[in-house]
Amino acid sequence: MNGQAKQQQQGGKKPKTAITPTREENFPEWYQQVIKAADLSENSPVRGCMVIKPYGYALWEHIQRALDDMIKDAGVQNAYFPLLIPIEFLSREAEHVDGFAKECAVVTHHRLEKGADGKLVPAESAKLEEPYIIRPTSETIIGDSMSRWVQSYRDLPMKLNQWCNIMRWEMRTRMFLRTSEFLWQEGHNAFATAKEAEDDARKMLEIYKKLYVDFLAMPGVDGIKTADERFPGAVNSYTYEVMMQDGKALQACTSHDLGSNFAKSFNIQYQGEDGNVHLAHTTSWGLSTRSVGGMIMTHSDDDGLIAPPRVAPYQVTIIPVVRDESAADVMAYCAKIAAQLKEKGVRVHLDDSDGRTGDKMWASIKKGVPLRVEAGQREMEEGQVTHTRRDLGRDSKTTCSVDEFVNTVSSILDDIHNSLLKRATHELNDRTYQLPTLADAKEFFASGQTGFVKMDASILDTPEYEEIKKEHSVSSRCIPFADGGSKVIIGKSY
RNA sequence: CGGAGUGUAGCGCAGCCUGGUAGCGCAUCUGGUUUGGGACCAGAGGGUCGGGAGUUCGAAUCUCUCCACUCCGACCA
Repeated sequence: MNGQAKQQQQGGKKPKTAITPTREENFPEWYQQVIKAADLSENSPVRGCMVIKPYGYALWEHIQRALDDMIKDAGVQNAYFPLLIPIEFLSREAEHVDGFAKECAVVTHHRLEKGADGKLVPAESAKLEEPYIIRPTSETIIGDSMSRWVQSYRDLPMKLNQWCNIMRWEMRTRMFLRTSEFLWQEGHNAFATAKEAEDDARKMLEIYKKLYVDFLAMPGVDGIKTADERFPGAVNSYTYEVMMQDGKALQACTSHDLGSNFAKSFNIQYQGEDGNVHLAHTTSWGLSTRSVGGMIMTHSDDDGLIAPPRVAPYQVTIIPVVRDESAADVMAYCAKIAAQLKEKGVRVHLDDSDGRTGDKMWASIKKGVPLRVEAGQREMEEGQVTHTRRDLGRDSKTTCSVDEFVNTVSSILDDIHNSLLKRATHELNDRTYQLPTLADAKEFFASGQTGFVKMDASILDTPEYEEIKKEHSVSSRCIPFADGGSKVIIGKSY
């Protein structure tokens, strides 16, 4: 805890901002505090694993719903595969095993017994002949199924997706951004030709980009991963890189063209129209609960979370401002407004808890509810509401009639979405630096600046670049599509 | 796995140096006064002081050891 926060605790005085420390003072600590203040998640007794609390899970559910719709529109079907994968499966693809073996949790026994000290220990007699790994990703086990499901060219394309949890034993974890266990969807598509697979990998990235822009209001850079950042076993990895408010990059999702690598390892073959047997070509693509962390670090401020309206658990919170003599009437007035908003398809939360008005306001601020509505006796007498935008703060406080509010609320929510996107886009552009030489890049990173450094892609093979990478712990984020493959973005990342 | 730090009430901390059986703020509960941007007064409940071992008449405090977490590195699709 920093000095200011300590002072706050001891003095009992409320600081100017709801979150201490501020972003400026200590960004990683600010991030943790935003999550806590918004009641999104907390650490668990299990190393590196978090508990996602109801409000945080609701955010994820809205992301899921939006993405699931888009995935299904792309002709993909949902299915489910086992959590445990035979070790042997992982080893079939050489690069894949190198990439994941060092972070696998392994299941070795199927029974516990009481040891000498009375503690439960795995029973030696129940040791598995062939251990299982807890899936770090499911290319292998889905590939195994596909090898049986794909026989003829008529079986292709085969497009499967699963929503599940996976586990990667990470050295260092951060809530949402990198946890040992996380939730995601992983899509696995199989095609007859290499061209179709490549097109598909790009198409799925487009869908992710659409989710980020249209629902999470998060701008980013889409492009190809350089060879050193590629998924183990992929021919090409595509990514959407977003920028956090501290200038660091976050790989927001990935989509991989696996070529025929996994088809070869798992025997995914089909008999073509030509009568010959051919290898299939597969893709895989995933988006995880990391998106929630990215959303927090993109939009939130020193008063806490700012939830983009289209994924916000509540889009509007109504806070009744009650006095004893009018409490019942005001509450009924608020309930009626809530019902009208609900009818318009707005996710509305009427805070009828018996807390204090000020506390309720701050709670809605810290939880990032896009629109806060206050209604008390004053409004009730005039048939009005007072509403305030979370992204603009108290300066945006407006009083209007209930009818007007109910009829314009969805466009206000759209405005909030657009202005969040605009603000983040400015930030992204302002902190993207075109630097001509590696000497410039070296100076940039040495000075402690952060952001996206865009350079000619030809620097990638130089020893000077390797040196900068090592010295300043930066990496290539992607080769942006926008520049036709001629540029590369490098920077620090989460 | 290296460096630094922290484990004491739900949360945040003090107490440890100089051993004597646990305290403060917030939160919670009760009563009252309040109420349009984080209320106030009075009272109450809540703890195997991270685990284990040792020293001692006596350990939150000293010693050893293990564990966990956080931050910075390394690592990371």
